[in-house]
Amino acid sequence: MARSRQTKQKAAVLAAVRRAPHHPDAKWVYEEVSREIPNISLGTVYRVLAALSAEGLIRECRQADGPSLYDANTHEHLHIRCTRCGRIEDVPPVQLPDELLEAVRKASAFAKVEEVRLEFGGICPSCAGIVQV
Amino acid sequence: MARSRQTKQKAAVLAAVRRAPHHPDAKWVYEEVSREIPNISLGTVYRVLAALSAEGLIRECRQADGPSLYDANTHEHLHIRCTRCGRIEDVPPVQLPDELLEAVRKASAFAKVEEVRLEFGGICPSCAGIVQV
DNA sequence: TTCCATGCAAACGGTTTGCAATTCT
DNA sequence: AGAATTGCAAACCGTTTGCATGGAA
Repeated sequence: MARSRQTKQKAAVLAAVRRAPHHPDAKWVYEEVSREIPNISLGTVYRVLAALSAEGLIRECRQADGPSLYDANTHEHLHIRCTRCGRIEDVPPVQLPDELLEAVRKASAFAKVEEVRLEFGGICPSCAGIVQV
Repeated sequence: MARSRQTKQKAAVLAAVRRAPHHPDAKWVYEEVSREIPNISLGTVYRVLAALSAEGLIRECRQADGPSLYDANTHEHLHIRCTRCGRIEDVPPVQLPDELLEAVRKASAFAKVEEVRLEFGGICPSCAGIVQV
């Protein structure tokens, strides 16, 4: 059933995501890993990131605008996104009241609400400090 | 200060979005309007959709995967998305408890939580009826 | 007559993929 | 040996843009 192999690319990508100062995108990871493995390709970075996500070692945060960001924090948590620079920061999970979900289920024709996607937005400290509106 | 002009393309695009059975994407609108205005271009559809959004006549729902969907419902509301077919349906807005937002603000370094992005997922009735897991 | 809107096609950004060569196991 | 993984480059998809033409005001 085709075991996944251990390669230096995979190790380097995982290490890069883990040491990233913020949730990095594929390009950042690529540039970072390139210093170690100069001829690694972007395609490989994407494939490895997908593999690591599938194995549950990292999480992919797909964004409506801009590239996917990768998150080495595998604990349950939510995200707050800077509306200026797009940076994403972790926040602890919150529990939505059950009656709220029940209201949504009733209002829709859907039999069950299986997913709740909750994300926050604001201005991150560094954007707030540097730019004025 | 450069008024926006009235064109048949604009009228046709707005009408198409309004009569769409589900929140349509640009391609659907393009195909629909093409029956009326055979030589309309996809680029124009995108430009008109953007203009209508800016004027507040429709809303654009950017999606992390898949194309933007356009929504003729300008009342405040939320969305539930079918995890199978990607269709989006409207649900009434819900109010998150203030103390929940306050908790998020405190947990993050952000000074203010300005946006709350809340979206639900499930299996839509027609997918539920046709496919079994 | 002005200048915004259109059609066309090329470019874009992020991501995926086909293929032959490589490298784990 | 054999299969998974890599590097490379081309393709992909949704969307945007530059430019010359057309049409609303």
